[in-house]
Amino acid sequence: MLEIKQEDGEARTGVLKLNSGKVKTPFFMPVGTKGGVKNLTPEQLEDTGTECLISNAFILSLRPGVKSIADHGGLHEFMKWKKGIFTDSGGFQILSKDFLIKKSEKGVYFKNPYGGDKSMFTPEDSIKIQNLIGSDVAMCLDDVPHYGKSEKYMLDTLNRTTDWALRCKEAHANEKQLLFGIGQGGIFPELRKKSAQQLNKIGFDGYALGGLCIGESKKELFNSIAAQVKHFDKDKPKYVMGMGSPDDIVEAVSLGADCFDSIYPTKNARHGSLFTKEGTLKMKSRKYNGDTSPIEEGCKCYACKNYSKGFVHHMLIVHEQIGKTLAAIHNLTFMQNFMEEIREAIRNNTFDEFKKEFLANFNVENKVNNR
RNA sequence: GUGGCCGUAGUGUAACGGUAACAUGGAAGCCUGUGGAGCUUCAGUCCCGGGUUCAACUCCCGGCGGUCGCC
Repeated sequence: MLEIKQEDGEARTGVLKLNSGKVKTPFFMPVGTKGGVKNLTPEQLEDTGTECLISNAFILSLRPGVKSIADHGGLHEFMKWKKGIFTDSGGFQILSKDFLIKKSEKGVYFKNPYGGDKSMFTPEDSIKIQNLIGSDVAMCLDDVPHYGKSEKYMLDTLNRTTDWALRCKEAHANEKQLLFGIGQGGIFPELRKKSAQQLNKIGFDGYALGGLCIGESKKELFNSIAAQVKHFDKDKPKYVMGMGSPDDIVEAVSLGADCFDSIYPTKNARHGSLFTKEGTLKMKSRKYNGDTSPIEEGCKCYACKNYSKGFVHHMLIVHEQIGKTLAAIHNLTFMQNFMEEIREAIRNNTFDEFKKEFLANFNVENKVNNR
């Protein structure tokens, strides 16, 4: 459960108590869909300052299978991660053409991309799987709409998400595990509000804002968050799913969000985009060939303490594994350090200044959805 | 020595009597509840010399280089 220790405007900092330990909020979770955060060992991940990660129960249930994980004593033991674990429900895979065949009130009819066989996946299935593999936080199965659809379509997915959320709550049977509901509503403020009110009535341990960061403009994104956050129970954690760009996170925290997850830092790392206070460095660029300075001066991560830009550049160019590993270590350390600075600014009641200074320095000129 | 085939971006390959394309490599950018190097954009090419033709990377001759076979 969430213990709020300090507030600064809408932003707040505190501690989220999970079965496997405490997590300081606001926090960022790296994504380990298949049980591992790409290119990192659990020790390396812990060294980045990560206190919680998110895996995907649905995908793990396809391979290696729930029994395999249960036989190991649960997901924590299986992947050798002692700290917090959220599990995603499979809802996001509705957006993927590789999985979805069709949706109905009952659930999702999907194709298993590993074998090609087809089956039905219900809210009850998702909760049962998450209960069995024993993550700290289970997510409800939600009906994630594509960006750009009509308000009518958004309303339908919202109602179905609420219906499924109720079924998830009824199916949930693991006392050690928290259950979060997921709000939808697309970019329509009234729908965001409606969704929040419906979920609130059911009652969850935490609330997520779903269906965001999938193509909408920044204005639409933050309007949607603002419209929904305030209608969830204030004492419960608020989780913006899929958000991982530092400039987005600092905005969302100022609107009251406590929790984030995204592939953004790790995927950018693999592709050579490394985070610094001044913005993103394209580490594969030829200009870093021969550069003996670290990725970011003053950074305490393993990559910056031991290696030069020139080395990381070269490792990425020649596709050596260590290049991706060092890049991921740096980006995740940057993220966790950034989250700590956010928490500290809230504790000091200087969050607004922190946000302004951060956004002024972090170069976002080249980003597509900047407006 | 001789006969066949072949010489097109850095590399590997297309097409065509009307000034050229694909892959890869190169350069820049993108990535938000992860499809393990994905997507977008850009740069870059007709072995040399003659001839035929309005027009030759394309057809003909010679040279040079490669490759396979034969002596």
